[in-house]
Amino acid sequence: MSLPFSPLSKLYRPLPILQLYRHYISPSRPICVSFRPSPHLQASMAASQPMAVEAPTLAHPVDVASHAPHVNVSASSNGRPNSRTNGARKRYEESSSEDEKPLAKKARPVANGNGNTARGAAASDSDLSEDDQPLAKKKVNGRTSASKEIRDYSDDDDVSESASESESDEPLAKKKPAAKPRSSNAKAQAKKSAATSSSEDEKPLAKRAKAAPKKAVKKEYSSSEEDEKPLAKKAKASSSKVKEEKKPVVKKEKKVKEEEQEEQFKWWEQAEGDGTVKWTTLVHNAVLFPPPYVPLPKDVKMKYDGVPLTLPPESEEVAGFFGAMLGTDHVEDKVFQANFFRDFKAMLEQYPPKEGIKVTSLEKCDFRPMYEHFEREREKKKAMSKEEKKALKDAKDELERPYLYAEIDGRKEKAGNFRAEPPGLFRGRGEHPRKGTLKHRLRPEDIIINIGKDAPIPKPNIPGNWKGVQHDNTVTWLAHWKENVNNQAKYVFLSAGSAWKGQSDRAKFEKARELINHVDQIRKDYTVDLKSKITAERQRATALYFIDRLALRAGNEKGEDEADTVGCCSLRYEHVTLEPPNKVIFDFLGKDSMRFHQEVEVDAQVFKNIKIFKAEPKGKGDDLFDRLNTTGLNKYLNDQMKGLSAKVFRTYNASWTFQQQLKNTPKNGSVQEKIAAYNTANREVAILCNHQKTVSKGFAESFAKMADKVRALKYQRMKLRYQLFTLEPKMKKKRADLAETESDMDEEFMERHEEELLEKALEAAKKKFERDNVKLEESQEKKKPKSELDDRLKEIKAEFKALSKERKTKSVEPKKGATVEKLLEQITKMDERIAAAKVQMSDRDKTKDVALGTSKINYIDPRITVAWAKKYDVPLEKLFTKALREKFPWAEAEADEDWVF
DNA sequence: AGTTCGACTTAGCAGGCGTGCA
DNA sequence: TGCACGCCTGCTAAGTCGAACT
Repeated sequence: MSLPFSPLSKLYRPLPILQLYRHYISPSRPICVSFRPSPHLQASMAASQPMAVEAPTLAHPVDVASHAPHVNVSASSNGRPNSRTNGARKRYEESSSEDEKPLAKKARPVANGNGNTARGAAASDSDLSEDDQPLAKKKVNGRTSASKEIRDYSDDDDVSESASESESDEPLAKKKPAAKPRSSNAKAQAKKSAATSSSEDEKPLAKRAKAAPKKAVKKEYSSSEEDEKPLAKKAKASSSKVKEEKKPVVKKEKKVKEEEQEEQFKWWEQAEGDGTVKWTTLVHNAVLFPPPYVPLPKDVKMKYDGVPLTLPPESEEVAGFFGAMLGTDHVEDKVFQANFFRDFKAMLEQYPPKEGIKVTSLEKCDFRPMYEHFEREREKKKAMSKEEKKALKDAKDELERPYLYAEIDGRKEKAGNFRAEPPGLFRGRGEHPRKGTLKHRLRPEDIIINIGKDAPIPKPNIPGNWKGVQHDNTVTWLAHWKENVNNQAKYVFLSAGSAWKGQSDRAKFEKARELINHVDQIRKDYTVDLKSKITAERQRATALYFIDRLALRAGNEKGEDEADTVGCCSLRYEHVTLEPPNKVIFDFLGKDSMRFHQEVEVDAQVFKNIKIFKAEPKGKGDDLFDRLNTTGLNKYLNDQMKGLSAKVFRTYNASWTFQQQLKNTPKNGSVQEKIAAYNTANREVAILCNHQKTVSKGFAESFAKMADKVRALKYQRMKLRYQLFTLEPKMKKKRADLAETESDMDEEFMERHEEELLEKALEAAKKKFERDNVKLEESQEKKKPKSELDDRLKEIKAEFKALSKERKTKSVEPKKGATVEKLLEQITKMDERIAAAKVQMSDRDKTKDVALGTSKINYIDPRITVAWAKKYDVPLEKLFTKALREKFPWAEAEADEDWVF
């Protein structure tokens, strides 16, 4: 939408980032009806956009094989298991080249239709007999031909034909038909029909009533039995037992402290249950609904074709959602616009403007009056006095208080996301086909709550009745609903610090630690399987190699109605490129549409395999691992080790890498230096897991500022050198190293710098003069005459003139008392400052697009941090935020300084 | 066996807030 | 003392994975 003259085009003027419109603007305003969207709103979605795949820009080759997390994590930063392309990353955003590059996915069905016969016929068996030959026309005709298409590798390394052989080489049964229209069609259809069957709402509990209670009852029995012989199982978990025995000493002191603060439930000291029954009593207030929509003041109206529209609250609210987003990228996004406008029009259909104007073009919509209103409101809010702000916050706290905690088996536990999600426009990430779609306002009738049988059923804070009330004690959620945009389930759970979350978190890390004992065998196995004659095995081994070495995610299949992102099993032909002799270039969009772009050197066999998996007749849009899916992979892993799945490798490798990296901590360093080492280790892990963040807006500027600071230091150093040489010309030869000019000290910078210094000096002198006079006045003395200041300013200017002269003559009059020794010392100090500033700079640069938090929260066993903190005597609060400490109390209790992952 | 569902973990974004610096 | 800036937190989207359903 680029109509330079349309009202909407005004939106595109750069606008300050705005705070998202919140729905709490004024709780005291009158209540207004909440709307219920018409069913047809949910209907058809705009066709998904084709997507362009950026051409890979490669950087930083990495030898994965030798730096894989488990192989060695060397002390040097080169030892990172992998490294990322600098700058090139970023979530994939709509690209203008879109049209030229058809959506891979989309292309598939077409390729499918055509490709079937063509490929099948073209690829004769004799085509393939070499190692580098492809698997024969795999998955060509989908199911029917599948078993016939299978080819085995007839000897260790080489692929050759033996079509008749191998029952065992069945492809994954289903094997998406050829270039696959994907199962998602069916899925989408099913979803659609489900959505249209409105009766769903009316008989909400039918299913649940059947399933849940039964489960619950069963579980309840087993739980009571469990209680009687609680330790039977425990005994098996010997390791944890040993730990428990050791502990009491350490704990006693701690206990006192903790109990003072608040009686905390120390679940990690309790016997473990069997994990199926989660609670016996459960009391809570479910969700807090946001206040109803408050119509805008009468004079705030969006315009259509220049005419102000008087909208009913229902449609005004939707207009406001868009209006509040002016200035963001979303507003300029075509898909976002289309989805929004479709839903907005539908809303207008039902709640038309008073003026009777038919809204047919988004370009004619001008939401700026709304935007400006929100801006004003925001300013007002900001300008409120402390008391007003506090009053507002108190009111909010009061409102939320009943929802903050749940009571579980008599214990108080903090609830997590108890606020019902307010309505708004769906902000899907990357190229999500539904971004911009209206997310409806939730009513009690949308929400199912899960609560104890004897617990009072909470009353919603807005009129209405819960969609359902169930008592399933095998699950941990308090409330749940389906959102309308993607028809996905949303849950209210307890907070991260709760026993439930803590227990499963700990179990996760224990599982990852268990992998330590199996990983050697697993690696051996997959290394052998890389040469397997059975394609499926070879693919599985290769995939596992990537999951293990590159920390790729499993990569489930995705539907057409989601952003096109992939993980290991769903990698497609175009996502990996081979560069002989042994380099593989990955370039794809992973979770959250974050780009994964790496060049890695792989084992020769892996390289060979990829070549085979990519061979004709495969092409763009085809699965790289056509005989593999996550279910199969995880089944295999589970056979290797109970409870093992692909994601465990990420946890294991992250924690393991972290622990290895921490060995670089300087034993005698300052706390700061130690923390720096800690953060470096953290960063390595974040890079391993490809955790990214957008570079902050002001980064370029602030980085340039830093660079200037470094240069200013160099400038000072230069002056010191000149003094030195003026004082003792012999030094020029003696210390030839000091005769060299500082790097990036060009004339232009120096001039600018000197001017800035002058400016500052003048300013400072003026201020000082004023201050002095104020003081004099206070003490009732005579003020200094203005002429004194003028003299001073002249003096300063003269001094600064000398600067440029000094620069040109490269000679500086030594300061009073200067000696060669003193100057040399000063220069050394300056060198240190420069070096430190440079380190800081490169650090900032390296970290600008790496998100450290995610790995800390989810992947790094917190006990590693606790142990490290104890060992190196670093206060834990410097490593963990309050929230993290609340999340990991068990780690603090459990890990002493000798603890190892 | 394939597909969908359910429950739970993992993820980046954006706004608020505290802090360090000029 | 004000203000930029970076960190923290809340929010909710987007994954994983096993079980249930068809």
